[in-house]
Amino acid sequence: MEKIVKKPATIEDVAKLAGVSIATVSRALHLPEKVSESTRKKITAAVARTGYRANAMAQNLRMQRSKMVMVLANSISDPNFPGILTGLEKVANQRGYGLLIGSTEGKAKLEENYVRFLASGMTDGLVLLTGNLPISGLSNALPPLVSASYPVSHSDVSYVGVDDVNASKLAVEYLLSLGHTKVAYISGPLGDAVSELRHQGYCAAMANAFDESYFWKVVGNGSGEGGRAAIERLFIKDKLPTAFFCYNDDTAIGAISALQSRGFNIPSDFSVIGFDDIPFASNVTPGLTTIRQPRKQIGEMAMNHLLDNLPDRSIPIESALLHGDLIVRNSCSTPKPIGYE
Amino acid sequence: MEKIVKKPATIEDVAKLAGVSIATVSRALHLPEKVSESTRKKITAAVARTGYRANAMAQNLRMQRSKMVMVLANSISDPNFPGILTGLEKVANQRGYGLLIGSTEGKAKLEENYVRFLASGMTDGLVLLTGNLPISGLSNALPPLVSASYPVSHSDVSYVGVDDVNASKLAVEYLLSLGHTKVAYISGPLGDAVSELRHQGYCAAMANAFDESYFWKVVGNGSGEGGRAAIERLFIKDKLPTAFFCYNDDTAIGAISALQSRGFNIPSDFSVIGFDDIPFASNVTPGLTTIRQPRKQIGEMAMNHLLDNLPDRSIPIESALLHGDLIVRNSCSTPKPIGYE
DNA sequence: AAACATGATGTAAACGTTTTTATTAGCTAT
DNA sequence: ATAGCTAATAAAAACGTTTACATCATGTTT
Repeated sequence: MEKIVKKPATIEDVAKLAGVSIATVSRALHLPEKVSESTRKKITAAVARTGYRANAMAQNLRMQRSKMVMVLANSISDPNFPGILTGLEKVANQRGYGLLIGSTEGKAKLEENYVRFLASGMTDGLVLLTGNLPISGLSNALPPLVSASYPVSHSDVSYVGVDDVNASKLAVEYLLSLGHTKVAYISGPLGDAVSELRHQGYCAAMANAFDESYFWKVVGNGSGEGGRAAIERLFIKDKLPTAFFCYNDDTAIGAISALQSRGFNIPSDFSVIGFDDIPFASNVTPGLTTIRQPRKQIGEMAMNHLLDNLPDRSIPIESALLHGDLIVRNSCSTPKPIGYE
Repeated sequence: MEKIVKKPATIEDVAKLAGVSIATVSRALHLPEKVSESTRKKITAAVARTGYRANAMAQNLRMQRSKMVMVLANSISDPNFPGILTGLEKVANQRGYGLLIGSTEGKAKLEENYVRFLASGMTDGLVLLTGNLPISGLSNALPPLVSASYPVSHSDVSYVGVDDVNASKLAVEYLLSLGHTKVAYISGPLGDAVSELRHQGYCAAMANAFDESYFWKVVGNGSGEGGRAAIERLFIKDKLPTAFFCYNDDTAIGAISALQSRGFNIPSDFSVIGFDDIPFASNVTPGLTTIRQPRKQIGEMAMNHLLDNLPDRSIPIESALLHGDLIVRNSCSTPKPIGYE
């Protein structure tokens, strides 16, 4: 049995069949009003008969673009990634762009590969979810870019993400409104920009109610294990807070698990609030009270901002901070009356 | 302040600077042994001075390939997706390919967009995670493809995924080994091919121990809500199983939650086992006993199979069924002694 | 009736590569 | 000395488009 690989029809095949020049075919396809009714018909017929589909690579070369955008993330398994990607993907598709994804896993070598890809002109734009500009000699060859979800520090690039400070403030204010006075912040990794912002929100909320002597920070690392470890370290001291505002949901879930292991009940013994509203926040026991990141919306806005400004290859620096909603579930309650411990 | 957009250097710039023809530059870059030591040096110097990077689009057009692969999924939020994607991405990157992602959300219109993309020659290959060949007039214009994770029924395409039948058998055998005799299967959506396979595994395990009158199937829909609803429906009858083998972890988590709401303890009152080992399976209470899908490995194998066979644009039909490990956590135990209910 | 605008089409250049083919110079073998 | 071989390079074709420019009727203005 022969393997028949019939080559796809080219614009020339169509032109020949319709008895016109390739220029006319191209015009009939892109500027139909510039071509007479009769030839237009001949051409559409020829297109149908040949099954012609324009070769995207030839178009891209000629038009000096690629209709592709790369999204570079640290990890595909980041619980925020699918939601943001969904938003990015939706508008990219809508607007006729393809979405290339790259995951650096924090490794310089992998990052280098992607930078090479970017510098080769295969992408019209870049969405950075890593929080860092690629460190590379080729960084001047990068396409226009926008950062999302994790801000790029010390650098002039547009950013769209949740308003970490105000959303954190909202979370802490909620704890305060329940009557808590001893509220601790379990941070993310030291030096993490987002953790810093969320800490700022925490401080802002606390400052409205107390003086600085009430502020309380425990360091975590952004993972469930980090949350767990933070709790363990805390129990060495004799003073304990009654509520925890955690850097993210993973941390919160780890903290809850550590507290439960020690025999405490959440929320009656301790209140814990997270940040992100990852998909599983509603499936843990107790349901996690948290701040919702508008992931899909972040993705949509970032992609729109990027694509809006691609034609002139320059992205005006405009950051959008989106509101994060408080999602109340069952991991927070009023503090235990004093003396009941 | 002027906006200086200096165009990237082309091969011609390099050639001029080195005082050779563009052909020689191209050779120096790809077949260095074919070019004399002295000119090679001149050329490398010129490349460095100009910052030349080959234009990928021109290369691709000339070489009639794109060095890109598309992965088409139903939903980016599928809990199995990130793991598979991680594997796909890893080998694609390793082997110099870019990864385009597309999510159909089950909508024909979106799928059509992607098929257009594929048919335009922008991709050298396709990894199908949808379980269906795209329904489209252009389907003959699709690039070589491989399916993964969800088999494509009634069609000759290579498939790599977990061995659903045997892995399910393993799960059910584990329940039987604990002493259960009344084991029910909570299925996925009716007609779902994977659900069917997992049911087969269930039946195979049961058949070794009992006759068919012991077989027990409750229909779910693959979601947590489906698992919950299945339990509720079950409680209308007077007969109950002591253990549940669930189509997937989402279903299992829903089922557990419904049982807990009714005041039952898992695993002492009922044992529940899932399938997939999604990232949160270890974070629910009790920790979910389940079958692990080797997601990353599935992705790696699928991509390798695809890329291995791209040069001749034909994919030999070879399916790989990977072993799924039993992950024992805390959602299963021996059944309650009779009379203790 | 000459000049000119208009509309439809064709011609050819351009996008930036790779690769086939041709050209040259320097050797080797006769 | 001449034919033939080799190594190194150059020239040119090809990949499949889009688009600036040229051409040529046809109809309109003077």
